[in-house]
Amino acid sequence: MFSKACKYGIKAIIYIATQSLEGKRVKINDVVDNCGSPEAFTGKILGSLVKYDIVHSHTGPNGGFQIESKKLKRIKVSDIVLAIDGASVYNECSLGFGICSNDRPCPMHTSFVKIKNELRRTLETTTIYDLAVGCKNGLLFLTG
Amino acid sequence: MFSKACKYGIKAIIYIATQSLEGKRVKINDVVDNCGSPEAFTGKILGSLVKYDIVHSHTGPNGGFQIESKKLKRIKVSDIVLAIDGASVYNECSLGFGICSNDRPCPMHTSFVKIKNELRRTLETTTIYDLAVGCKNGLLFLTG
DNA sequence: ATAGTTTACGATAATTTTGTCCGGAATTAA
DNA sequence: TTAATTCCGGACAAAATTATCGTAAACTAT
Repeated sequence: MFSKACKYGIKAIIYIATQSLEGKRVKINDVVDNCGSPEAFTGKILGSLVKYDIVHSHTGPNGGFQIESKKLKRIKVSDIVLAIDGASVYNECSLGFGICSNDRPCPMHTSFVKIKNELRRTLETTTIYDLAVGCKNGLLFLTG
Repeated sequence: MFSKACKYGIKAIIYIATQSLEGKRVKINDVVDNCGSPEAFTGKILGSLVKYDIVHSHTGPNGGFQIESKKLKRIKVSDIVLAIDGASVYNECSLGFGICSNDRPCPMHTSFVKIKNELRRTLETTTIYDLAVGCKNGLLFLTG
């Protein structure tokens, strides 16, 4: 479904968000300790999410990653997926054809339109804020 | 969603099925010509689908691949996916955690249970026969 | 038997994805 | 200014996936 890079990215952002709720910046090693992800690789991924303006970074002592509190409710899971994996989850034909549409459907097209729309709707309506609050309340877990 | 290997496998089986409807065996080069897939790789994949008893193969002149007509309505897309990609599409946590359940859900768990169930239902109820007939009738397309 | 056809299979190669390492740049604080 | 901290970015390495090739094995028909 998602690449590993994307999964690491989502987890990292959710963890950073839980800390941003309390106004705290977090360092990369703190992030990966709490998500079970490889440090250097996660750093790269966060780097690209910084460029996509999803998260802020600061170098130096007391530096780290942080998400503006106003943004927490605006960032959707779909934003992260789009930044890392692109739109392929939604757009790409499930059998890999370049041309596949209602007019010229591949054998699986009709079935997958439905599933992909549901997936898109889910990703586009789930905010980082929702997930972070869930984690803080102990209802959702970032490790396993 | 699916690996390339799995996509090639599904396409190949559908094409073989369209020919099996008419009692014809098909050779590997015929398969890939009609699916746009790489020959040697597709051959490997079909080899493993033979072991999973999804398709039959015959060496020698007039050999090739064929699916028993009674089986056409019994083989589901899920059988092919299971044989090649395994159950990960349904089972695996979307964020990659080993432990992720209703009791201890990852942040995305609840959303994805729904989507994965829908996906499973779709794959388990779509038969190769349905897709092959659709292709024969010119309603569904195996290239693009 | 023999020649021709076709899949099976192991070795190998190319590509993509995942992951590491390290020096440099930015920042802070003393 | 200096030293410590932290992210950044490029080179590199490992692993997984995708893909090719050549030979062997199975089969058919003559």
